[in-house]
Amino acid sequence: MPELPEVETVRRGLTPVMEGATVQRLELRRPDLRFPFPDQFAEIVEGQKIVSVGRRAKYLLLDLANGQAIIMHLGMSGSYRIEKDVFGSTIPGVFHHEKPRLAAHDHVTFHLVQKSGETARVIYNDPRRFGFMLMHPRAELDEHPTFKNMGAEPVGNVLSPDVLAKAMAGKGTPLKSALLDQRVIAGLGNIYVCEALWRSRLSPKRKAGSLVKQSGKPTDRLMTLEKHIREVIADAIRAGGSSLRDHTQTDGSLGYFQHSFAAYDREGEPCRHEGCGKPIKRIVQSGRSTFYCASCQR
DNA sequence: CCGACTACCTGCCCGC
DNA sequence: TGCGGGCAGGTAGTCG
Repeated sequence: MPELPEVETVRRGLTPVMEGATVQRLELRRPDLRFPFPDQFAEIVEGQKIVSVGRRAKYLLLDLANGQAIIMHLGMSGSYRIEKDVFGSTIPGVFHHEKPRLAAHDHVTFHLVQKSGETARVIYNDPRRFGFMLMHPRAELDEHPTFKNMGAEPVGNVLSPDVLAKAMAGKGTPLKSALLDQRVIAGLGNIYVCEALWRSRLSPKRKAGSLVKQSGKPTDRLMTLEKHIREVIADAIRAGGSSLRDHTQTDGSLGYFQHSFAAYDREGEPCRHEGCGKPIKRIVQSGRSTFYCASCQR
């Protein structure tokens, strides 16, 4: 589910509730998600103030006042839900008659006390449990195995045609696979790779190295691809992320980018490039679906 | 080192 | 209506 735009949307939804709040209690309903929770996880987190809610690639980062960062990944099916005690919540116990509405697969609850004194709960739900939570000192995050070899962010000033050229030079791997590789570029997933390639009219089967000149400089096609990657990510963030099936934003509403997919999940439907209209094909590359137009993507 | 493949887990959708 | 198979946004480990 969640690629960079979805994670960024979640980050923006969580920030007003979590930033500056103190974790009164961290409730873990099972010992693990995809991996075991960190040792002493609840003990270390409880009582800590959340200094900021950040993001790197598809990871959410909670900076704690004690210098630790909680690293959270949503896997394929993870989502967060906010429950806020709006009325008279400065009086503890007022809502004791209301049973917490726990749903299936609610694995983690952050019980928060905000600066205003209001209480809120942030609940992590993940049916498939491919998500995970790790902890690492904030100052050494870049050294963590997860981030050590991670590629450039497609937002901001980090990604550039030169950076992509360097990462793809000499690669015989299909362009599709290269773009999914988080060491090449961080945060792209199956949907936005398909969309960026369609916008760039580039075949997912082309060798990644074919977009780099002998000199190591990016070709014009790679410049175009870099531009479209940035644009498709920016468009999706602006739309509040896409949402397939089970993905919801923290306020429970659906993302709308899904309505504007040009290639992803459109097998058999007409290509939307001006004057094309040929059916979108679905192929499998390294075990995952690729959607593209064989007529205009070369 | 690289690239291909598999495992992890539940839910949904489709065809029979 | 029920059941089995295939598929799903991601990552990490193994194997050649």
